[in-house]
Amino acid sequence: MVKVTFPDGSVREYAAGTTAYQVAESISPRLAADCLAASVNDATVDLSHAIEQDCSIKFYKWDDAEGKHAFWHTSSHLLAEALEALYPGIKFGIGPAIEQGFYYDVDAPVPILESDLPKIEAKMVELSRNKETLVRTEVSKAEALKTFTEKGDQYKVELISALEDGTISFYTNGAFTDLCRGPHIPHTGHIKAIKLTSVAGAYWRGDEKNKMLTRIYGVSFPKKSMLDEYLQMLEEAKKRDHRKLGKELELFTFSQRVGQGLPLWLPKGAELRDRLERFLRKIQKQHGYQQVITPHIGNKDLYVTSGHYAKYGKDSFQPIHTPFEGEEYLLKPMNCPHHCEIYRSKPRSYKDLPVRLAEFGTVYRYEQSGELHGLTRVRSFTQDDAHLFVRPDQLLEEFEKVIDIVLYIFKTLKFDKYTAQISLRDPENKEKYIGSDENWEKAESAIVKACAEKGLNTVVETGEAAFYGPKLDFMVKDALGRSWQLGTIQVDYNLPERFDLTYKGADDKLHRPIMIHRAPFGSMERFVAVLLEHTAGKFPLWLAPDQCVVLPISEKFNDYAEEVVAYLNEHDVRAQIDDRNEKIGRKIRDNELKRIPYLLIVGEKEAAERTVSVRAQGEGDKGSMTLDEYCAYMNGLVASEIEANKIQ
RNA sequence: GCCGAUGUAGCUCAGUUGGCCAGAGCAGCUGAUUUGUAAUCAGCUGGUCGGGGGUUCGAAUCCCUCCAUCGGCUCCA
Repeated sequence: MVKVTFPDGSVREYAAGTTAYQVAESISPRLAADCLAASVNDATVDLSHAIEQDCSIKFYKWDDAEGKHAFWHTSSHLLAEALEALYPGIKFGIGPAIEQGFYYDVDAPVPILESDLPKIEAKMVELSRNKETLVRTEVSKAEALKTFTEKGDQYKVELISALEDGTISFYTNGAFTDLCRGPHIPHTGHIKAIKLTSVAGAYWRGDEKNKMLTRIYGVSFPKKSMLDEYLQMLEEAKKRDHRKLGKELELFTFSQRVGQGLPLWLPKGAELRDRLERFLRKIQKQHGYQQVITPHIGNKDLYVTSGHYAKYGKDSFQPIHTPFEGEEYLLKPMNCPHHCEIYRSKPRSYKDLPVRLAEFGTVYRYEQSGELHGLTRVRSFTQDDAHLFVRPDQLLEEFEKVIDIVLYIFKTLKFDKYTAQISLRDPENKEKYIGSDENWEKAESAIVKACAEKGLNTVVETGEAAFYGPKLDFMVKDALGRSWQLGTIQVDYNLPERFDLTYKGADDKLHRPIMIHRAPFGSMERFVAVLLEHTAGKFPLWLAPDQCVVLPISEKFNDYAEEVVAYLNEHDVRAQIDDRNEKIGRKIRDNELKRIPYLLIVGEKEAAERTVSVRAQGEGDKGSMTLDEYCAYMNGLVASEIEANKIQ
């Protein structure tokens, strides 16, 4: 007999060899029917897993991440089974579960197009009706290699070659057998609703030197209604795509003639951006930052010194030639080297530090054409950049103060679902980075410590560091669930060495400052994009380009409406007039669609009483107010939006 | 850059198997209307059908090529 401990602490005894499924069944038939996978001593396993020793057990259902994962993983095997049935001779790469669904990479004898997806989907549904059991078999490496060599599946052979003997397992559903670690759900009958979403190219093993396979993406659910909900959610998300909203709200545009990835900011977009810049500039001033301005080009030697040229030169830097032979400049791809030179412009004392240099610096990077994406990935963008030059004893405190600024911005703009990612270097690939081991260790531990002291919930990613130092990145998701990096804070011991930056210490000796690179927004472009999707274009009052629009009932009241607009603008309320010859219903509709926060309707009654009839976006009529009342109301709202979360 | 799809008026989209001067709604302009909380009516303007090349008696429609956009991959200082 073996003792099995449940999450609630209770213990039951079973005969050795009892499966996880039978354990579930012993508790309730309902649980057995609903559960998809289990964990035994914290390792996720199939429900067919036989329990041989005392252990703790948990059951995973659809609502658990582990349950969904197993469900989608099995779905990818079902996809593979369908593909093999439809395309004999097809070869398989990998087919994992992902955050929202699953995919399988295949090398098909004939191209698989988007128009083929319904056919494949139908086959999957047909096969799922057979409720095929997922059968696990442990195999030796030799056996595994033999199976897939005979099948002619070179990708699987390659994968198996890298595995250790004794750890290899196969899973079979119907006529399809796959190399797979598992776990899987008990049978394919659970998969009731399937949608293959897209087909795309993907390099084998993610390396662009390798062959490009066809990746088929899909998502599946245990109930049809869940799929409908999911598709509905996708539709909603599309409505708040920043590219669509940017066009509708006239914030920015692109021109083929100007060039790809080069955004043109329209008047309203420029105003929005300017307001964000002023907001951050004010916070930075409070935190002792000094604003600087540097040119948009720099001598090539500057970037050779910084190391950027060696790292990125051939892919992205194109020299600008002057009339003089051999003289080369580059469009500025980052601001740090310029700021280093500002630091060097005079001798620094330990008493001067920290020196905090800030600039809304526009930079240019030749991103590969296929990477460009709305405002989130462009070739010219403005970083809300700053470089802090600090003494070693100031590093931690300064780093934490930068975290404060980032969190203050997120709080003010109500980004409550962000993740903080600590990006460290990959110890296996040290040649990708510059600088000494000692400095890297110091920099990495400073970030880890600062996050711990600030109580940040972080994930650690190795191999994601910048080439000159580790970073702390703040990520938020867009409307379609794609993750974007916004704020970034980086610790750098390397540029100070490369630029020979020094300060005179109290001991009268020269010391090296440490640099902190930071951009709380990341870039103005990306931040505006994410903000647009986050708010669906309904900006907080303090940011909205137009806070209100005055709507005269008819042309007879245009004069009064003009007066109101002038009065509001004088009292710090941004107002416009809609004096088109249209009915009031029409004006309300159009301005609601433009996400104007407040509409002020004025007619005979208001003109006589010197009032406005206030209508809040999405809320309808709020009754009438005098002009003074309305101004006080608006100014109060704005103050509460920005001041409420004020940091020290 | 790579794989795949797409490209018709400022915007959103129709255009049957290649066949007369290429269509609609919205926007814009003109006129009528003077309006009370999400679309007033009428008329008009506007497109070398992404660019170039080819096949054909004839191309928005078929082929090639370049450009751009979209979904991914790779990349992201």
